[in-house]
Amino acid sequence: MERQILHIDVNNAFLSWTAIDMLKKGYEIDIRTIPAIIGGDETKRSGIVLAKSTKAKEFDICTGETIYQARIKCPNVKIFPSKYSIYKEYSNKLYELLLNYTDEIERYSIDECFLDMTKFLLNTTLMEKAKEISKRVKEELGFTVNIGVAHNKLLAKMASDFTKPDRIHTLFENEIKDKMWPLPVSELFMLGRKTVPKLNNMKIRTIGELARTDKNILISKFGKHGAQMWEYSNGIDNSEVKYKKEKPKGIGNSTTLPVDVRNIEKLEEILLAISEQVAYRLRKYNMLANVVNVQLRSSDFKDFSHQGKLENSTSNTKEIYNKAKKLLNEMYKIGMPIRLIGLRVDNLIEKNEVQLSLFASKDDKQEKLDSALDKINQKYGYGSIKRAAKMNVENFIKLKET
DNA sequence: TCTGGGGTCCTAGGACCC
DNA sequence: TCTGGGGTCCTAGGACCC
Repeated sequence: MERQILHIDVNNAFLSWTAIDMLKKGYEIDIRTIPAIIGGDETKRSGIVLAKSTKAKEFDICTGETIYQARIKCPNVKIFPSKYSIYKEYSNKLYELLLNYTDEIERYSIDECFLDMTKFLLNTTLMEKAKEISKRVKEELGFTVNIGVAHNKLLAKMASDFTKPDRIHTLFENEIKDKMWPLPVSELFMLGRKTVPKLNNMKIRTIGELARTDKNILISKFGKHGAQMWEYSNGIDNSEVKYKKEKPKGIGNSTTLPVDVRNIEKLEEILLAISEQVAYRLRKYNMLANVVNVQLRSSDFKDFSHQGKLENSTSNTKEIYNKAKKLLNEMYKIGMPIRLIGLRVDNLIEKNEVQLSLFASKDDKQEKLDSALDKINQKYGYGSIKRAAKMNVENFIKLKET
């Protein structure tokens, strides 16, 4: 049976949601109507464009580039900080509205959903449902979406990306040739900045040219990825809409430091703060981790990572930190200027999968300490401990400079 | 490049075992 | 030792997504 899939993509999500929030709070200008961006903090060396208004796009400002670049392209561009809690709130409102149409919704990201409408169409068409959703989101929530209408996820996602904003596009099998094949290969989902030049070198420039390339040649050059890109270029995708909430496979946090750090004691201090944050998140999921991974980025933007297995799965801050500290010391070469440090845990299992006997012998001091720290986090807000440690580092740096 | 932070999945090579 | 072949597990690094 043919599946009926919608892909919903919020137009300029972070910027639109910020605009609505500001209007609500009495701000007079709708920042969607002026050249505006949502950006990181340049003083913290995270000054990149996270979202742009349509007007900012007219100046050729792109997501991901530096705010510095954006300002060169448009000197009067207005810059607003990013506020995740607001995005989460609007994302949830959208999800609640969409639940009126199907309960098979995959939240692909904070601003994108896939809907499997196969069982929920009754006497109407997929297109009519798309129109109704678009209208209701605009009227009830105050922002616009693009909707892709198709028979699989890949084609729905490609369709929602066509022209923006506030548009509905179909991409059925018989439309692939006209609507998708003329596009440059860079537009195909999962073809990024490394693969596109390789394809161009093979004289493959459009999605159509990719679709007509021998699949086996692509497999010999790109392995599994080659098979996937061939299938995608031909509109083939059998993946399911994953509407059941999935447990995370790994949890990590990382931070770009306000200045390069060359002092391992300082790195350890930050790592402890990050360990606390990651372990806290792990405990909130009621999960345990078996693998710890430390990531470093040097000032010249080279990434390094070391990982190691723990003897027993844990969510204990100190156990995770001790392992992380070992990995850091293995990896860090004296004098290396570090720009970013991160920690992630992998091989997660649910806590109740572990036999109780494993806990019985355990010293519960650490668990008590963790739960005390969790309370601090709950009271003063998520990440408060990490912020304290980072402030410590900033003060340290100031002291050094004077 | 004045270049974030959170993820998932894949691959190549080494260790180890039979 | 002039050392096979297949399988599994592990690690480091990379590609891609939003």
